Amino acid sequence: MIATKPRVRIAPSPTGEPHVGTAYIALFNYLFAKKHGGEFILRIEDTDATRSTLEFEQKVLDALRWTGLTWAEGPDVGGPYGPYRQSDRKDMYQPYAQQLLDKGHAFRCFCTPERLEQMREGQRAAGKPPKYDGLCLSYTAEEVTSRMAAGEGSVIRMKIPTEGSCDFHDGVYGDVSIPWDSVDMQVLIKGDGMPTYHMANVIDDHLMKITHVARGEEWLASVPKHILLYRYFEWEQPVFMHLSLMRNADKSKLSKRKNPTSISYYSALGYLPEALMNFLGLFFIQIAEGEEMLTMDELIEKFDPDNLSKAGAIFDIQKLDWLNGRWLREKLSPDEFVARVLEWAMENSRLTEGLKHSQSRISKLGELPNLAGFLLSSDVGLTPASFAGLKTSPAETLEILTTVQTDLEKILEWNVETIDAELRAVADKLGKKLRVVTPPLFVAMSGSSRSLPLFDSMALLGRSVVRQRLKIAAAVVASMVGDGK
RNA sequence: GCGCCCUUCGUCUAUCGGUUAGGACACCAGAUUUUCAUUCUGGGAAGAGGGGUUCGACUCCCCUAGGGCGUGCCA
Repeated sequence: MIATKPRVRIAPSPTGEPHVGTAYIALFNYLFAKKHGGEFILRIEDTDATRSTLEFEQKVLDALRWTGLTWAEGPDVGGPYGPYRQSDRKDMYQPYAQQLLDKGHAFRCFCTPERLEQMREGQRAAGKPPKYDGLCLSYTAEEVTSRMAAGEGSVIRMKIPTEGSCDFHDGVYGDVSIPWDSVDMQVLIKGDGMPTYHMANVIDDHLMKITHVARGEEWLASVPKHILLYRYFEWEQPVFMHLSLMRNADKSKLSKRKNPTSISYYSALGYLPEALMNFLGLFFIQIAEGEEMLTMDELIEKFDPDNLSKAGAIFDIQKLDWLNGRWLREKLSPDEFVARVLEWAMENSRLTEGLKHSQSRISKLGELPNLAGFLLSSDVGLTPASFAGLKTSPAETLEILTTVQTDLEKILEWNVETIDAELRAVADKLGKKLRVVTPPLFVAMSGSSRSLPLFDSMALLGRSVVRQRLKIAAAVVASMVGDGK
């Protein structure tokens, strides 16, 4: 047990769909807090103004709520250390940056992105590690002032020791030693005045009295920068715990290109949050033999953060399916089951909206399952035969599907209008009429050429399900091209 | 390239110097079941390679190989 009550956090960044990796880290923090009677809080890390959106923030919040994890403090519920959204804290970081500047721990850098890119390119070509070359380190105070007065843009970078190494203890990895010369002079305050993750994260964790920082392994190499900041500020540093990343089947970091990674995908397909949490929790519990179906309370009880695997585990959907099936049939009463099914079908109003779109297209209600069932189906059963009736050749169909696949990723806000606009843009780009581009998409989404309005259907299905169906469709059609059919 | 890290069945893992290397998912076979699913029983399936240390290594050390992450005015 830990002497003082720990305070831990999940700090997602709203730059995309809520990721199962976020749920995985959130669950660890939640279990850690509950195990030790501590506090679990939520902070939104939206310092990337160009990629963060309110839509994604809402989705992240919704998804985390869906998991059943509850936070004591956060942008939605408030708390004594707010605001809990970093963009709302923007002004709080300036004095700390100034302090670093004053103490000589940081410096203004006027290098343009173009110069930096050139510099790194040169370093790479010379077989050297890309690293800031320290050009702006040598400016005198007068030079800095005059450059700033002249309106030159600048960022603030932190200074890094040139010798020795940063030795620290990680709660999962044990003793780690990283040489300082492999650490770059990290930008702390960006040109737009926003702090970078490294800066905001350290300041906020300190201000919010976070005692344990548990996050993905991808951050391990950044720990020296963070530790250095704690030292510069003369603050006590939290305990770091880096969790191994979940992997794709090929062992690379779980990514949406290779796997459905969105929490909303799993809820849309009808996984129970209890089962997903159970599945993720198994990575934090060492079960030699015995029951693997565990409730949240049982997960908390068996949680063992001192004995974690450092090797990344492959996200095994088959095991998730097995667990979810057991939850469905063993943990729910028949009445509860029915209630959960209804709740699931109504998620984001997809059933009611689907029915409304069906009204004008049927002569008997019994046609509804075939017509609108694809909105709920976890698998629309695409085969080469599904695409055989199209007027476009397999090669053309494939081109349409893959173009739509990549271009749809560019949409910032996901709704009927933006989908409409993007698909029209794709048609233009391919030099085809919209009515040529859409038929393959009808099939990809619904498994049939007769279905509900495409744009509405895609909006209802959601980005993650659409992405997965396009991927499956592209694979099926690619096999047709390969066969020369 | 450089830095850090990882390596037991296909997958998730147990083992913390002495085990017929155990369990679970998946797979295969059989039984139960009006069908199917469930359930039950059984089966195949693993210590990356090479050196040490030791009476004895999956377990400790070194090297090699393979893999991952990082190397951004992204988080």
